Amino acid sequence: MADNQQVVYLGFPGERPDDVYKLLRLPKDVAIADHGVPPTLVRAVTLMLNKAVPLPARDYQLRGTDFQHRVWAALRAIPRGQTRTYTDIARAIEQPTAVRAVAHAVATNPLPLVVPCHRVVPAAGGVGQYRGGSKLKAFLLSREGVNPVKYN
DNA sequence: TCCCCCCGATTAT
DNA sequence: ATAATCGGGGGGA
Repeated sequence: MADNQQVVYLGFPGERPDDVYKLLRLPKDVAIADHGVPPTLVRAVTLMLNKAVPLPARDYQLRGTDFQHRVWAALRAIPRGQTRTYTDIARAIEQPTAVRAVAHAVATNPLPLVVPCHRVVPAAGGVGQYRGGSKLKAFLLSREGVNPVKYN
């Protein structure tokens, strides 16, 4: 069981265990261990964060509802360095009026950067909000070469 | 620009 | 079963 562990969640600085339980819908009787993560996984994640090396599919698992999976799949189709609006994503999953629900699904993405939720921006301009802070979202976008994002 | 109301999925009560 | 929430959007004042 130790040789095939998968990443299920990537948090942001300052996040609390409560947040993790909510986002993953974990039963309260499930314990979270902060140790014992295989070094190979740590290395793979580090490579992704620092060098934009994609995390191998076998190294992570997305947990969520059908709707969330559809939204997240649409996010993963966004090429590095590009952005889409929440409306774009809604259209992509063929539920053009579910913009608000899309935003909610994007907001609950358990694997930021693996699933590039930072590439979804408001149609009105700006970077929009981000679990890790708008500032971080702006940084991630600029790191990908996305042009000077306006206000926010 | 600001305000207000709508939107759909999910969670809370 | 109903209310509240949420990383948005569009129209009107």
